[in-house]
Amino acid sequence: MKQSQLFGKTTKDVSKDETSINAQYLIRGGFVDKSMAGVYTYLPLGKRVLSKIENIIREEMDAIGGQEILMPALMKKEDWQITGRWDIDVMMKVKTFFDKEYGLGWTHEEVVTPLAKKYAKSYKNFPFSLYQIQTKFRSEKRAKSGILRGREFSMKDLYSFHTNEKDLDEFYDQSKDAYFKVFDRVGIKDKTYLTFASGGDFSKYSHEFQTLTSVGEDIIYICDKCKIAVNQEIIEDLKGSCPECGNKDLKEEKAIETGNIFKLKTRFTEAFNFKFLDEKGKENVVLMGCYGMGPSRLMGTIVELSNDKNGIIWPRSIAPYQVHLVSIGKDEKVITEAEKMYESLQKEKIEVLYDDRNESAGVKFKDSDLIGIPLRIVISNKTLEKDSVEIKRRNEDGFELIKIDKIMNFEF
RNA sequence: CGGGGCGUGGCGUAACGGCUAACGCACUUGGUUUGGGACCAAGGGACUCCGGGUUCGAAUCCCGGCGCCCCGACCA
Repeated sequence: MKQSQLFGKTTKDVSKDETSINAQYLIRGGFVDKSMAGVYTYLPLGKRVLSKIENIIREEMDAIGGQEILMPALMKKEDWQITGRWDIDVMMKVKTFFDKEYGLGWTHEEVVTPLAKKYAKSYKNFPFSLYQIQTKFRSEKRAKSGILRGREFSMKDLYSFHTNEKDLDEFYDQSKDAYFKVFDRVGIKDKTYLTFASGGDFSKYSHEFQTLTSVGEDIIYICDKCKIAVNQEIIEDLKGSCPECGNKDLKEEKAIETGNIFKLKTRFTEAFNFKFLDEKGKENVVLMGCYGMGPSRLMGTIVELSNDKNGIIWPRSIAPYQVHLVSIGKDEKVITEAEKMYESLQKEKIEVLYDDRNESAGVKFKDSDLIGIPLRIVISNKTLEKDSVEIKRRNEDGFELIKIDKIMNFEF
């Protein structure tokens, strides 16, 4: 992509109201545009990052047998009434001209349960799991911290269906591993803890995935021995000790919830009377689990964790482009070499953003740091004197010169 | 939803109740520049959030609404 053609632009100034790092850098870098409080447009750069995160999640959900579907965002009022969740404050409701009401999905048990019931009648159909990556709507009383807590946001929600508890437990554990694989691949595994949290109406505990960050909204207590944590909301119930080893020497930290898994058991299957026939032809209630993770919140969290005073430092796996090719000056020789390299990189299927703009070196470097692509290649008169280009990694200080005719041998 | 702060070109800000609402960035045109947010010149762009009120006169004061940010509460 040529940067001169890229929709969206970087900016030096952003409202002083926006105090969170992710809001500052994502807006300044031209990744997102705020439409209203808690509602954002993802511009081309931001959309690329979001899609990459979604694809990583997709791969890991597929790997544990999840099958991707896409459910509606507009949902039947009657189904919400069946589960008693129609009048809940986070629900956004829409009304037609003729006063017919619908709910906007803030979770999808009310769609997925009747759906699963329609297609799975026999024990032979179980277990199975369905997921989607979709926009969720929540009437947050207070949207905050850029894309970390919005009223409309991207969410992966997976639902699993089982004939017995052992099977549910096994899948539940697999999902934990899958979640950590995602956190590993997007570069925040070291800061993410499996966290015991309240189970709501459904079970004793649920598990959250809490990622340490100062903008976090949760307080968690970490057990360094077990590498797990406890959410503040249940620390009293546990008398301040680790639920695994009983250790009382827990470390208090601020964190943000980047995932949540839940054994719903029969909470929704009972409401929708979802039963299966077992080997003996006897009816049993289906057991269910749900597993959520927000790609847009992950994106914001990663920015919060991976930046410096000049801008974002994207991990390779989710960077909008792998290489930022920057030409300095408008000497014909420089332009020609830069164009040539742009074409070669594209031919090699290396994702490259080419800053072909007629801007000063300073502007280009500042923008490059702000956008945060992992690898920068600079071509200028200075480098061409040595038949070279300069290569610099965003997360390192130094740079190296590489001969132009060797560049395609470089490990990108 | 409670508390606090704030609404002025796209963005950041300025303007005592009183001239044609000013400046910087961004944008357009021409020229000079090009290794860390360059320079010169000439331009375009505003019902000062909305509605009402006070006043000879309101961006400025008062009332109401809406919006935005922060803190708190809430958050399967």
